[in-house]
Amino acid sequence: MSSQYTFIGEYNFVVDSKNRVNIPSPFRQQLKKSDKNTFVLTRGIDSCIWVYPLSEWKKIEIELTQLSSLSTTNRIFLRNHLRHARMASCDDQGRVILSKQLIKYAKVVKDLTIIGVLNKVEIWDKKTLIFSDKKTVIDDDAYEELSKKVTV
Amino acid sequence: MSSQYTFIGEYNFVVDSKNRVNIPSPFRQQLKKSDKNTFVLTRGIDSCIWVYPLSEWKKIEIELTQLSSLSTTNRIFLRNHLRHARMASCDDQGRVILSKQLIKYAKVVKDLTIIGVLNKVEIWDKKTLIFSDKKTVIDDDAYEELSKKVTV
DNA sequence: AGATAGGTGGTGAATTGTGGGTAATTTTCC
DNA sequence: GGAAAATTACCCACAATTCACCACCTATCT
Repeated sequence: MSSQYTFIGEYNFVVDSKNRVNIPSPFRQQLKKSDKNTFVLTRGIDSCIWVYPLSEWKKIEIELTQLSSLSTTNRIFLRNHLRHARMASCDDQGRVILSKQLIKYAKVVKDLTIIGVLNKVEIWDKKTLIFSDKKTVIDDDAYEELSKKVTV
Repeated sequence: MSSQYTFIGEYNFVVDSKNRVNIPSPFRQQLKKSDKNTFVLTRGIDSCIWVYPLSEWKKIEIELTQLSSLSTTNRIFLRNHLRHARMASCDDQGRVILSKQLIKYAKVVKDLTIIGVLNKVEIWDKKTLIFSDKKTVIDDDAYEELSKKVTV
């Protein structure tokens, strides 16, 4: 299944005193009507914020609704996965508001780096990303493993 | 079948001296006319309160009636799920009243954490949830498997 | 220069969460 | 059955937050 979005590139923005962040204009322009000018923001796996267009998030939801709440693992998973998510509509200037929880999680101070990752967008605190870049070394074996799945 | 509700996110509220709890505004706004401003509250499987929009509850009722009463599990599940269920309409401020039984069951004191879980809402006593988070042992493999499935 | 688009800062109005009061209703108890 | 007590429903009030705009600055292109 391929996404219809092509979020690529890196942008530097700031979060203002009201926790507003601009979504890069090239990303916003890709929104469809079904996105209703809205994104869903949630915790990324690394200390960043993942941003999905609404219609893209709906795909995830469809997967999630398959999970029966009778299973304990499912319940915990759903709870943890969803509790950090939040819908956010863009204002006239194309900004969304970050919740306090997400700001705390991603250690957001002021300067951000926003990265397009195909069907989703990552919002990083600038320093955290630099630190993460330095720390993260992908070893050769992992690359080897990846090469089997992706032909770059 | 996917739900038409998208209850996501986490909110901190308090229950007042009259056992009233506010339903987070983003959740209330999703109610349809057929919900008649009403939720159905019942025991969750964990020590929390499950809150369904009326129309969503009706769907569950239909599913439940299809469960055969010949199975012991089914009978117990049905009983536990139905006997504590209760309809509650929102007042003008968007609050519902918690019954004493539910308050006792969920060990509600004052500070609550309310979590949206797609088609239902969970009301937790704040401390109970934190405790539950710490205590809960999860099957890492199963969890990992779920994550893969929904991390698009 | 002017026009346009994109990013940032600010403001007033509207919404929201919480508390309280009072009348109606239900429950309890004698 | 009827009085007393508790519970519920329906209001109003208010502070804090949020939302929908407006304004401005900057860079780019014509």
